[in-house]
Amino acid sequence: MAEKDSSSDRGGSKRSAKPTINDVARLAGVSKKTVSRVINRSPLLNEETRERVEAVIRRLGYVPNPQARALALGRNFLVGLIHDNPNAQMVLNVQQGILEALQGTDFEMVVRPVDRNSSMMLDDVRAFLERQRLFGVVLLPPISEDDSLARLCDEVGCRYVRMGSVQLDDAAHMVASNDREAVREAITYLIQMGHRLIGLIEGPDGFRSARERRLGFEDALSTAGIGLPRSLIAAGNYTFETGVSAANRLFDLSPRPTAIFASNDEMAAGIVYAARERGVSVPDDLSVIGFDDTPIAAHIWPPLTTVRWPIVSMARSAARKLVGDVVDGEAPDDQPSMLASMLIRRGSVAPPPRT
Amino acid sequence: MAEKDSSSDRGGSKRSAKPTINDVARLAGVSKKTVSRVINRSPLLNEETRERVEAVIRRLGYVPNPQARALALGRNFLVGLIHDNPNAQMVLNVQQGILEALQGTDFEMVVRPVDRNSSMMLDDVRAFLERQRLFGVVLLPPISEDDSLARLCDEVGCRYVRMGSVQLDDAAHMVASNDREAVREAITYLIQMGHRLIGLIEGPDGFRSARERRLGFEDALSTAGIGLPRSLIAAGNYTFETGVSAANRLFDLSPRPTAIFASNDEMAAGIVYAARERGVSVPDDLSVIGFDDTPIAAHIWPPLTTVRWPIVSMARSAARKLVGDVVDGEAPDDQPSMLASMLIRRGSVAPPPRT
DNA sequence: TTGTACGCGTTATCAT
DNA sequence: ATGATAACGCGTACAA
Repeated sequence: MAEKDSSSDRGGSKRSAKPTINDVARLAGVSKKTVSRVINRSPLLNEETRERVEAVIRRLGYVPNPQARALALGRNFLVGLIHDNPNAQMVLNVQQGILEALQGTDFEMVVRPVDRNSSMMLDDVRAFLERQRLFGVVLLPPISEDDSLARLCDEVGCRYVRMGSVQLDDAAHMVASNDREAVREAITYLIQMGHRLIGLIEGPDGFRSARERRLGFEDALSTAGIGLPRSLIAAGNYTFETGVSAANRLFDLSPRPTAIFASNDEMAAGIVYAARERGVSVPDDLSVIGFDDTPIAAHIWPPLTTVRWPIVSMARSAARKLVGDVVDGEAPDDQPSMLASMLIRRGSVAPPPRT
Repeated sequence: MAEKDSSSDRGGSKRSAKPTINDVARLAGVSKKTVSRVINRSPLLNEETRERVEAVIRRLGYVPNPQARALALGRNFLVGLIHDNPNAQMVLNVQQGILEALQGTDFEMVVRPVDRNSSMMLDDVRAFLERQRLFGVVLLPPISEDDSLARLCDEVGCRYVRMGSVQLDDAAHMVASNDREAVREAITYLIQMGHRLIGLIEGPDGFRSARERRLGFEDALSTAGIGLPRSLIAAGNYTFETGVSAANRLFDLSPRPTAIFASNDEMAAGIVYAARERGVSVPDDLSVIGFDDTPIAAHIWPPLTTVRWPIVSMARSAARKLVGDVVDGEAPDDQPSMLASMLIRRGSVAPPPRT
């Protein structure tokens, strides 16, 4: 069925048949190459010729065929998003940022989830990149923290920008946030409210973001001269469920912490949920601070005080670093490589209960 | 800067230089076309030759170049997801479903948001489709409900599958859920619990899903012989905020409804939030049912009783309809066109308060 | 500053 | 059942 079919309409019906570069060249009375130069904004080109060609292009409504360009250039006009299924909202926000950056360009976004626990991960990505010949990729945490992935991109000649919670590459290849500093401020706020017994629900082992946020937490405490018993730190893995169970572990402590910081909002929502189950009132008995400012933060009761992670801006910046120099001649580091987080105060924090 | 660069490594370094169809042909002692036939599973082909060629393909690790195929075929190996920013979780679930279906195939997914309020929407999509020459697209509600969009796909020769809450195309081009029936069951459950004064928060005008869900609501009530005063129906647009304000409007009624059904979970979460603000206890004073079963439903307190919308399965099915016949010879309607929703009972429903 | 001729890797036509 | 040859539309040496 693959041999005789497809008679549909290659050459096209009546007015169909998109104009090609040849049509433009012919009507403009120049050669293909000249048209090509116009398309690719070659600097060495007579202004007059350019305008003439551009006029014809407009008149014909000509647009270069991406498939042909891809073949000739050995590179596609696609920006890839490679991620390992971190939380849903984050992936979506990143997509939004990338799409904003690609808006109005000839680039499209292709999404590629991978499995960081698979031993084939690197091979998969390599096959993907070599086959699709993407223009560039945006790497999301946690896999963005893997240096071998970045090297792989280099090897196969694919541009890349990594996103993360700490600068682990040069400005052209990295967009980071200042998680550590942001968390320090959040915890300092808690301390200023009078809290002394503050619990932490950590992110998963091996996540750089988890580490940075814990460091910020510890910084604030030690700056204030507050000790941090190991028992006040509970493990989590960024899911709602681990937030619930970690919170319950913390609730069993005596004395019980008067405030808990969770390394992300999902877990913070888990704390609030667990508190409800146990009859612990937030914020009267317990203050809670999350991280990310995903929609759920404002949609639960009480609305969560949290650190807003500028993920959309980060992604937008990352994508612009990728395509900026071809769409508007920007250098890859004209775009910021560090976006600041900020504390959003809502209803889940209050002074500690009086004893 | 576009003229003299790119000397990087076209032909490639040492072992680089991916094998092409020519290499395979030469080493197998056949012509390009024969190799091409093997790749495309042409039926008319000597079994012996096929095996010989396949052996060489495996030995070389040859994989056809998608860019070249795209140019020759006039069609890309990309499946598009066209949507108009409905809720975030939904888009993500759809992506997951599509990616599951594309897993292991040569297809990739490209995401394309559009603006249904723009007068340019159709033109934008047309330009996109004509330029990228996608293999096919999945259309999400609400724009999937727009027949002119479907016609457009036909015109430009792009396969499509529409997703929605009601069958508005033939089985090969549609994957639907049974929202109306599902809502009827949910409301019937409420009635069986003893509720008589049941409020509805509607989805936005013009959304087919909103209409179907309202019809299911009305069906259940009229079947039970319960009247539905207009005042018990509040408008919403699927956002948390409209859920809050609609709930407040319903709360002002006297007598106050003992239960409210919201056309999606976001608005249902808004009801719960508003109830908390007003000191109305859920489920003791008020029962709430949502629709979708997005993560927030299980993450707020009390956890929401809701209708689980099988969006991931729907998307998977849609994508399989698109690519099935080329990857495993399935007919487009070997995949189900109707997926059933089901009621998930959690903690937001109880018998009405006794007066 | 512009044009000629050819290559990119695959599929389609039409013969054999 | 298989092969020679011409598209597909664009970019690039290299020449002019």
